[in-house]
Amino acid sequence: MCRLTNKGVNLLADAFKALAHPNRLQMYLEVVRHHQAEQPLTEHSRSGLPAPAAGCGVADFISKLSIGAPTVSHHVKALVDAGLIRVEKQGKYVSCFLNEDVYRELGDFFRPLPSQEKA
Amino acid sequence: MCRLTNKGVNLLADAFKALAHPNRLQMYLEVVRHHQAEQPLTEHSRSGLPAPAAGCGVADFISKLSIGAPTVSHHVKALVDAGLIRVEKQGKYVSCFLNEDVYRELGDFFRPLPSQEKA
DNA sequence: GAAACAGTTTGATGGTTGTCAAAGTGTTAT
DNA sequence: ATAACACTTTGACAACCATCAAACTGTTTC
Repeated sequence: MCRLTNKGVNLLADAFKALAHPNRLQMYLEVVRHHQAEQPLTEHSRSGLPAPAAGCGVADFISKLSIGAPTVSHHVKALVDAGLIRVEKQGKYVSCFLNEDVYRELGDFFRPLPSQEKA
Repeated sequence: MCRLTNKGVNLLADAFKALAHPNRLQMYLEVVRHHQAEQPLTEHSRSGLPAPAAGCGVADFISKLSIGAPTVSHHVKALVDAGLIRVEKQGKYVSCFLNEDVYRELGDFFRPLPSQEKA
């Protein structure tokens, strides 16, 4: 929890703002989980189609959260703008990938307090 | 980044929402910094010394950020409601203290990825 | 007491946000 | 080439948010 410039505080606040809505947070959780598993989600695989990407498909968000495609699209854009994720387009599919750098920065923000011994 | 219940996601989103505004984030930063500076003290010093408030005064926020007292009061309430800080009233002064549990929970949320080897 | 202080509550206002429906863009399947 | 698919953009709207001014509560000091 070091000193931050005003710009740094604003950027950090923007990242938190992107995580401040349950639906966006769920999306981010999904991307992080997926990143950890390093395995494509299988939403498309049940149709026998080849898994198009190693990231999270936007379509998965639409089916898992109870919101429409336009809203999902907006939320994805918000996460991208905040630097939390990046997207890659492959054919007609869009996949979401974790931005590890920002993930680590956020982890650093909540670095252990002096009283917290390293586990 | 474990599985979370819907309620867990909502609580987490509420915490992030409280940090999603630069002014509130600055306040929280100040409380954390202050907490670290005062860390050697245990929760309640039993000495008879005056023990001036070990927390952050609300008045400090008013002078450091360029916003009025009502707005600061509102932001403090938001941080308290989100569980990020707690307040103690001492006479006519109000001091803010870090809620360590929630701080740790947020740190756990961003725990290192599998690819992040031990530092 | 009364005045001054520290902070809160209320009410109002301009701005932002989350959502959907409808229409649009580019890609794949038939 | 036509249709279906997977989004995205636009436009609209209700809900929410940050801020301030004014009025209020409780505390300390005179």
